[in-house]
Amino acid sequence: MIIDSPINLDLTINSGQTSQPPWTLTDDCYSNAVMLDGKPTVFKVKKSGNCLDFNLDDEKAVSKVKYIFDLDYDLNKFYKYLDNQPELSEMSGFCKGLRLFLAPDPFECIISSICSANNSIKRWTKSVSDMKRKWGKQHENYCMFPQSNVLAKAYLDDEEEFNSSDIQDIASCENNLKNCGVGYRAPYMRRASEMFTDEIHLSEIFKMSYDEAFETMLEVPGVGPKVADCILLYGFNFREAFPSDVWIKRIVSHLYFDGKDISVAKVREFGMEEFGKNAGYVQLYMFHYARMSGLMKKLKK
DNA sequence: TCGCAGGTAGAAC
DNA sequence: GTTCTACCTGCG
Repeated sequence: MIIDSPINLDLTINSGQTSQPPWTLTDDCYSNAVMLDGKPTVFKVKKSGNCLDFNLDDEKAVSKVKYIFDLDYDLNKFYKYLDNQPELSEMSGFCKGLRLFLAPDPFECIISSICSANNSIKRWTKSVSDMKRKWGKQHENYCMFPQSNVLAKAYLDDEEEFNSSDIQDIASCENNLKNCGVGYRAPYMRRASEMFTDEIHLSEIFKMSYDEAFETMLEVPGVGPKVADCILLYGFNFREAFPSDVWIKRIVSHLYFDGKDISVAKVREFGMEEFGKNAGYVQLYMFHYARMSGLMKKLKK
């Protein structure tokens, strides 16, 4: 099935959005297993001129792939919006075809986002991939992300695993969260998994208002304002979220406040107020614009 | 070898 | 209410 929608797949998939690790690249084709009607299904996408070539035809699969890559979003309209504002007008040129990379599995996004806090893109993607290998069901060459009830039962570290199993040598313990390189986030992740197993239903979050969903997410251990906004944007498609970290703070401060130091909390409020429903996209574009234009290096000094 | 980077939790102001 | 510090890991 050819989907007529411009997208830069390489940029979108590798842009470090905390929905999930990048898909598998084979030749010029990106693939992953996605749950469809409760069954793992292999999705394959590749660029075909100005369109996207997708391996499946059935309506539900097409609708899902459109959701994941946000293909129904009108990028040209967004570029007009950017171009009309002096602070943002350079951005579209640096990020042509960049789209939201939304989570097929919101729970994976929650854990990925907790993992990403105070961490690098490279490290959290490796941790999430490790978790999939250790606890996820395998489908062909792919591993699904484990369900919350499975992760809720995972051991925290070597010691806990050693004491609770019949492994003879503590050095050979590897089925535990810390073994995935998540560090002190391990207990947050396990507690969060418990909460999403028997306290909070993912489907409820989708029905909430942004404010209600934000407050709900803050109840989850390891989730502060930045992580909550990443979860809401990439996991639940709340496009008014404006995830604000130190980089967004530096960029916003440079573009709008003459370089003056402002708190991350204020940056978040500013972004939501200023950009409304475009906030999520503006945040995504700001980050990559700063990266690619050299602004980031300048702001680091 | 060690200093550094990066959000959150919990404590202190 | 805002500000400070410890947390874990991989990188330079």
